[in-house]
Amino acid sequence: MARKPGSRAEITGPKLRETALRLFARDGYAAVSMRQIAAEVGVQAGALYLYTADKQSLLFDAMSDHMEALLAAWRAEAPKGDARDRLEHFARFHIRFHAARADAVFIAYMELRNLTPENFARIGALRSCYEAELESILRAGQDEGTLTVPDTKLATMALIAMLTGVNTWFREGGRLSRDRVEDIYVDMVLNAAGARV
Amino acid sequence: MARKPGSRAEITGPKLRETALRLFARDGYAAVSMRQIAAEVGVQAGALYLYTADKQSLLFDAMSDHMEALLAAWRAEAPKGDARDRLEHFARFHIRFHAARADAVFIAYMELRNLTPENFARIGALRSCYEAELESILRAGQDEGTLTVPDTKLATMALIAMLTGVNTWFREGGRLSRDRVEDIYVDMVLNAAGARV
DNA sequence: ATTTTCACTGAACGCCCGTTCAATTCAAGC
DNA sequence: GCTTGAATTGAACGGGCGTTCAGTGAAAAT
Repeated sequence: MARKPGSRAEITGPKLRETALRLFARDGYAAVSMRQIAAEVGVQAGALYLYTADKQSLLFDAMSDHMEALLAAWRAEAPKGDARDRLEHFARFHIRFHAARADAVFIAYMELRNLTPENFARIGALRSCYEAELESILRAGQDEGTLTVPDTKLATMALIAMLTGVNTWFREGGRLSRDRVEDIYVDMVLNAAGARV
Repeated sequence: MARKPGSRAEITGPKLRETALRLFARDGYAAVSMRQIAAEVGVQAGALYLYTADKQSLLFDAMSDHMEALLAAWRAEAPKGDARDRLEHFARFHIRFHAARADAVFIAYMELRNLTPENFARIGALRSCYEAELESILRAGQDEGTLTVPDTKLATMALIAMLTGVNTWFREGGRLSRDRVEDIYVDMVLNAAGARV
């Protein structure tokens, strides 16, 4: 993958981040060396440091960008209506968004351990924001009487775990289309949250 | 943690496996060196190879033992009755068993990547056996009419993800007792599986 | 045509890795 | 007290790690 002599490699920050994301997702942060990333980009290892402070930043930026994008995308959809509808909307959004970014999702869940304590706290804060979005729907549903959950905090964790779990087995082109998977999960989510039929 | 001069360290296979399990869970397989494990056991690195073939075996044995114990424990409980009761039993068993072995569970979910392909397939087979236990309950419930799930395969994945998610946040001595958490999750699981009220 | 700029190389730094094995140490059997 | 044999050490092997930086060479500016 060495670049042709006589031409610049023209590596860029974005390309480096994409490559690192892909390799981290495939082999794990600890198992991927800066030399491997560099080879994949078509450059020597030392050149990477023109585009990133260090290896840790590659991981943190990937996770941070993903979580920020997740929050921004959800807020942009800004669902209206009663809590039952908003919950359905959330479930469909979550499955759709996560299915489209399997690599980033995988990293965001598996590589938390490899963040420095400070970076870990930052990612944790972003995740809490996202969870708070779901919890506010459940609380609203409780108040309205459209949803009945035994404990909004636990229901939040339970539903997110259930929805995120889709990423461990869903593959485009499998037995069920993504739309069909959405429908099935919406059904289970609404039932779990005690939506009135 | 060096052993006292003049006395044998008396390390044993079980003690080594326990230490490796603890360190792998805390820091990750890739981040733990054989020298660290040896130091924790109170021995030089070379001595570990009297008790394990290699580092990979420490990981595989930990995961394999955990999955075998999980299957054996579930089969020993051998619940009778209708599918609704068996599903409740399964949910309580899953939460209880997993809460008691947080380290092993964490490894079994996070370190699959670090298994050789052959070992990965073996662990995958054990996991499939466990999932099949839940799926057979859901199918029975569907046949009996005591449960209503849109798709037994997806419901299996969804419920296991939901139940296993408990391990990411549950800590003994927190806001809710384990029994209370069990009750709440049973409620959500039964609702998600369309149990008749 | 010359100078300047700067992306990039390639070698080096110090360190840690999993694993092996000859040498040593020590408890037990005689 | 001596021999035996197993448990353990400690050094070594070959290799890879993240990161730094003086030097290089091609493009851009003059």
